[in-house]
Amino acid sequence: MALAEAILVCLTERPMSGYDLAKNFDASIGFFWRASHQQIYRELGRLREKGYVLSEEVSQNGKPNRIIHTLTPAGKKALRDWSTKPAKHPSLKDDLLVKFYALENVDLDALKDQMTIRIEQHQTKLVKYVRIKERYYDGKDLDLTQKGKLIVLEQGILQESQTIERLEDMMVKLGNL
Amino acid sequence: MALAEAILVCLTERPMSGYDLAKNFDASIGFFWRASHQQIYRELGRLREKGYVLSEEVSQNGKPNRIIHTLTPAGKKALRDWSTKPAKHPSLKDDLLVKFYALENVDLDALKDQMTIRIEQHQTKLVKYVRIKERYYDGKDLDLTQKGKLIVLEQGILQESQTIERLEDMMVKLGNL
DNA sequence: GGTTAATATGCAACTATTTGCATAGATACA
DNA sequence: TGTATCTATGCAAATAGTTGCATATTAACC
Repeated sequence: MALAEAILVCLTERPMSGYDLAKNFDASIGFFWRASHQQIYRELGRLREKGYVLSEEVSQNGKPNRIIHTLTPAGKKALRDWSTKPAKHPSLKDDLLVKFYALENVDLDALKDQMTIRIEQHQTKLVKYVRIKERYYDGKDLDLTQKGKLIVLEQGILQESQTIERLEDMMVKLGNL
Repeated sequence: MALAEAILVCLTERPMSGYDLAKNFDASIGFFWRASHQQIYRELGRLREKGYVLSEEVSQNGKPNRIIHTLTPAGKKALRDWSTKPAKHPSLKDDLLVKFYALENVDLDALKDQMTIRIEQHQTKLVKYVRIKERYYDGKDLDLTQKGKLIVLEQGILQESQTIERLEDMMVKLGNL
């Protein structure tokens, strides 16, 4: 499982609370690894038990206490070990494409609506990625870690625009049936 | 869940055994919905209980008996109902991209090897898709269902070649760090 | 003669993910 | 004054997916 590792990767940047991690999983790293806060809190418990993170409670006035998780040397080692193991190919599961496989048994108008929504979702993502690139990476001096993130960000931008093009092409074909 | 629906979609083509379905999930529909035979047999049991498929045992000499599953009218209706419901955006989970997010804590040579393997996997897929297109779709008269499959197949071919290009670009960037 | 692959089905255990619920103070808005 | 949102954590149940095992016959290959 790589949820554990995705969390460790986040913590290489800085110590964080579960809440911070959940927000990260909605933003940066969440672009290719999504996880709910419930999953993250549970996984943090496991990582603590293994000694990969150190968890310390910090009191705040007014707000509930935060528990800040710090990557330990053992955690860093686990991360490097994991990085050498073969990556699984991502499991594709797409409802929308399955629906194309039985066009005669499907509601075509509903399918078109779903395609429109899907295109909009990718456009939203694309805009988000471009903004992040402009704000945090363009014209800056970058260290190794930042360069890695930029590589992924740029591939994400390309991927999203290409996906939008393909989906629009499918829409046209669906309209011409 | 759409495993159930993916099975129903397969059965719109023709009645099949669990074994046939498992093979289909390794080939055509499996390009965007993967499932193991264990999962399929379990799901078939549920579909039978719901009355969405009719299961009949057929004896064969020599080989073990097959159980042929046929889509019922209720199953067909369930499929159409499902088709009108919003499609979820596919959940992205990619180890390989996560590894780029902590380049300083990762084994770079191992990462390059994994990139190479990933590129080869996509090339294999691309070749498979192109062959299927040539063999079963090029220059043929197609009905509505076949046209739907062709649309997905063509988008798959484009997707794979674009993915290969993006991965190769990432490899170059990784080499120039 | 022995090994491997293909055909054909399925249970059981484990791991992962999703969904619903629960708590509780602070702040902002209408 | 009520509603909504943000901060911050987590349990429990249900659903989904993976991995390991189990059985049994045929056919091809070395």
